Amino acid sequence: MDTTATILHADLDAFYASVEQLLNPSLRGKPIAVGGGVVLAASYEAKAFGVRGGMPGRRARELCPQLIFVGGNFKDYQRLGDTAIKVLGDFTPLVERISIDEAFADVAGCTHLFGSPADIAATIRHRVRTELGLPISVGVARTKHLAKIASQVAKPDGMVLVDPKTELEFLHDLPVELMWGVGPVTKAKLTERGILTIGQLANTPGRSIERLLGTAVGEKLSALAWNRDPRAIRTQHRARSAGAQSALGSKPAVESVFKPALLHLADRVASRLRAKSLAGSTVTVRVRFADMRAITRSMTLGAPISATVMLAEIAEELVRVALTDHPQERTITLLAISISQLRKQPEIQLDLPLELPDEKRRPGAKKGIARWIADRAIDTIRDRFGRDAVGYAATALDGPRSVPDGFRELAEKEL
DNA sequence: TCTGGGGTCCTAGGACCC
DNA sequence: TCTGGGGTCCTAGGACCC
Repeated sequence: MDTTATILHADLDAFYASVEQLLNPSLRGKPIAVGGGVVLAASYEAKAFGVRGGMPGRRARELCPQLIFVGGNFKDYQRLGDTAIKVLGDFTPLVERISIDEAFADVAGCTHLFGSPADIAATIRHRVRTELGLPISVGVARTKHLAKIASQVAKPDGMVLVDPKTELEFLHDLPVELMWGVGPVTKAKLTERGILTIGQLANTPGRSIERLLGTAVGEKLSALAWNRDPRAIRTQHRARSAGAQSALGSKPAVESVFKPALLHLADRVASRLRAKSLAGSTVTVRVRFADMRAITRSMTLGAPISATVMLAEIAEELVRVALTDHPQERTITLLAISISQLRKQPEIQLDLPLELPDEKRRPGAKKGIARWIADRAIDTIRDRFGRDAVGYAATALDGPRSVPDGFRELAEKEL
């Protein structure tokens, strides 16, 4: 077994909020939240009041009346996030980025050049601070899981090295929710059994944990609690699905509402697929009702698709099925489209619409070629003049958007 | 004026095949 | 008049992560 701690986990602190405080010095030292209807990020000054990401803006204001809301400078988040992660790349090519503000790196192969992993971590922190003006915390350990936990413990603006000789001592005093894979539901189940720390979890019989949480989760958490984490750094990721969703407020569950909304979502998803020469064959829709319960309906096609209108029509049919199954629901609050079973689809897309299994039911399917050509034309115009230059007339959204498009684009993973 | 948006993985039942 | 057993895919739901 590798006995040296060479895995780094670097995590920018309160990232969006820190960028805002960097760009606007008058915000420094003050409780700020990025977002509006919902808090996308909170500064440490705001976190001290209990403000958290994902929280409704109104709730945040209740907790912290002097909270300052700032609009998001999404281009700057992307730019500064990219620049910070590139600093890791100056030490090793073995960098695994897991979000806009977070990455793993394995520095085993470059210590002869740059010093110990702890030295490298210190240099990274110093460079990000001086060159970008942003705080970043780094965990250094023998495994990814431990490095990730270490960076959380190091926050804000710190560095923690987990000595391979004392890993379990470090791990076992920490609360279970610091483990990767323990969210609110699992934490509640563990708490009910009196299991609050990772050490207590480790010392509970595996069979008992698996009964409580299911086989897969139980096995995974037991392994993590004993620090058996075999995951390697993965520099390449291939997306398995692509999707888009939109919270609607409260809207009647009728076609005149869901049809234009689905066209808009299909447009977002399909144009992203085409930009990467991808197509997918399983279409899933999600419908959320007034009480926040959500249902999904999906369909697997005989051939992958990437045409906007094709995707929109299939999604409409699935939403109709979903609503027919729940006739008592009169109000919908969210619609989502996701497409999976993605495949590379270079130039042969012209053939695809003709192969659709439901062609018989829909004699107009031959329009597929015309649609595909129209999609490509729209993609081209957007490439030159921007996303809003041209689109489907029916997709114009009424009312304010809950989240700016800039944030949507940030959240999109590379396909 | 309740509760964003983009993803991954797991489970369980049923269909279908050999 | 009894009803195997393994494998794979599809569908729906749910937990979790950033």
